[in-house]
Amino acid sequence: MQISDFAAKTGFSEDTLRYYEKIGLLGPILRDSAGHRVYRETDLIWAGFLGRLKATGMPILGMRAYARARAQGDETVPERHAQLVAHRAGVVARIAELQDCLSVLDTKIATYAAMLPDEKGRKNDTNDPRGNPA
Amino acid sequence: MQISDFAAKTGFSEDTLRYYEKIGLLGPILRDSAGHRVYRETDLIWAGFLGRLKATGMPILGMRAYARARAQGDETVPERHAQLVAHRAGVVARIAELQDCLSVLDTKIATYAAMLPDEKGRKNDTNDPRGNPA
DNA sequence: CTCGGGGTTGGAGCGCACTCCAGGTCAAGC
DNA sequence: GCTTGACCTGGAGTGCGCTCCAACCCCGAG
Repeated sequence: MQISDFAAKTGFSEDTLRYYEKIGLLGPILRDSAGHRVYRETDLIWAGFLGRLKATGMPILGMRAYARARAQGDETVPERHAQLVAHRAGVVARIAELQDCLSVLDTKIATYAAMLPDEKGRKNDTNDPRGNPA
Repeated sequence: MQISDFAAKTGFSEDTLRYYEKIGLLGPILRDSAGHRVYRETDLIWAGFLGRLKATGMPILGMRAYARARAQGDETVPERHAQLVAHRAGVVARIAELQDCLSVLDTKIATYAAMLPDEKGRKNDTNDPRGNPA
């Protein structure tokens, strides 16, 4: 699989993929005779997991640490386990924070909804939105 | 209240408070005879809400739009309502994404836990962690 | 009257995570 | 044989959100 396909499948841009490889998050990636990158299924799986780490807010330094440990083999399983457990706690805290904020948001939205001129309690009557209320 | 107190209460740094004022997120803030900022309770409330918007990932441009609308008074209530509703949807989606990632993380953690050398199934026996298994 | 400890400003600098670009190589199709 | 287009490299540039800084001001204590 060439880089364009891999980019399409992972959602990372080609530039980002090359950047990730350069900083040691991805790879080493195989090359064909022309020096072009050749991605495999296993790269796809790893990139997918990286995407999860990224989506949960792990900074690149953290991902690098994880990737480096992973490259060292099974001896680093305890280390990686600990890192993921710590990261998991952060994610749980983040979810809690967001839920907390969500309730604040909902309160505010309800306040505004109550202040809106007239569009409450009107579920049907969708025709003629600017219509005369009578 | 002077800026140092306000910074302590809001969790924003003094630099950030001045920056937010400069870009129109905060203020106008009263000044005393020496030109020093004087913050009020209402500023505290607004800053708290801004903190929620920030915590939920609203970019500064979004917060500016909201702040600008807010400064225009009640005519912009529909606009602000719509903005918050849209933002709320983003937050809900983000929470869902995080929860999704969390389950991936949990699977991985479980896999690693099963690979750990010997520290599973040992809830008691916390003394002598390096002890002889016999 | 001096000193110190707050505060003020405008503007430069920073860290992160990309993103873009110039200039080059290679393989296939016409 | 030439063009086209996807890829390569190293390095510069970008956008966001601060963060830091120099130079200055003002007030109160000693």
